[in-house]
Amino acid sequence: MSGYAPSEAARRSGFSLDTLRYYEKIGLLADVERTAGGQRIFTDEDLGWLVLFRCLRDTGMPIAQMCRYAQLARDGEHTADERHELLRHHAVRVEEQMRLLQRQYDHLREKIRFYEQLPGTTPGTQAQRRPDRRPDSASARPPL
Amino acid sequence: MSGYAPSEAARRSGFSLDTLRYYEKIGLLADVERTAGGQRIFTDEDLGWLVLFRCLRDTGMPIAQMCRYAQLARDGEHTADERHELLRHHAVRVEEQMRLLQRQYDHLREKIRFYEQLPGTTPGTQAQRRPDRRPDSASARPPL
DNA sequence: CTCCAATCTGGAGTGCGCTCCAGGTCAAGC
DNA sequence: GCTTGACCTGGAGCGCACTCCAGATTGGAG
Repeated sequence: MSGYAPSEAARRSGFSLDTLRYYEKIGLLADVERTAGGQRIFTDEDLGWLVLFRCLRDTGMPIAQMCRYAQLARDGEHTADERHELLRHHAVRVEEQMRLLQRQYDHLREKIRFYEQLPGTTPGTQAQRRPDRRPDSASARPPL
Repeated sequence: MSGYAPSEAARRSGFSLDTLRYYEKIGLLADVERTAGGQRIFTDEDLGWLVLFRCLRDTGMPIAQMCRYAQLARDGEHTADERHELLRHHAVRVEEQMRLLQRQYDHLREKIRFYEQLPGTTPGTQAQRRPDRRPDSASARPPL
């Protein structure tokens, strides 16, 4: 139901066992339950946090900032505004990141197009191979 | 015209002086010209490479792979196929990266919406503040 | 009860991509 | 010629986010 062994939590969250322990050690994940013998038991709530952490990590939030968010959440409902602000600020960064990625992706495709339009060697034997400038005309002077 | 001092190359490429030196040291940038006294002179061609490196770095290509690409380009025109393949493969990674980023961005917006729909404290004095579960209902159980 | 895979701890180590430093050299302006 | 700011080198150091390790413990299956 709502108690997962470390290996199960790792499987479900996609984080490694070591990373789960690490997240607890630095206080990102707090108050993880234990058996009498000291072994961790992850709840659905913990899993919920891990899903959030995955979202934030995948979008490039530094761990220190996630810690801050988690601490605020633990501090109670009166920090909702600050948490909201933190997420909104992060979203702006992510939007910039997406725009940059798209721009550079377009750039990359442009370069790939250059290779495609080239008289490739792939289709059978090749004609005359003209001696090229040293570093590669494709890279030194990209088309456009 | 086509000879830039290190500081100028740094300014134009957006890389730091140290990074330019580092890129040369590891062989990413090769055959950079020098004055009689040993100071670097970057050409337009070098700048072209730097623009490419920026594109590849921004899209997450590891430096080792960029080195490989640069070496292939230096090896001559007969490596065009391999370079093409390398870029195409990288583009696939980038597409995955973009999809993931979009997915997690949507997730993030979802979470922000949660805060927006909340009876915020911002608009003037707040009504009853019901005691919340410890970790924050917004994070522990995200809406959706 | 026995076994063994899973888990525990504290702390050291890793990989990446720079970044900084000391101690010297170069070169353009006055 | 002198000053001064930009530049040089080799090498050490850094920040991040893990990842690995040794040696001990736990706990479910048979």
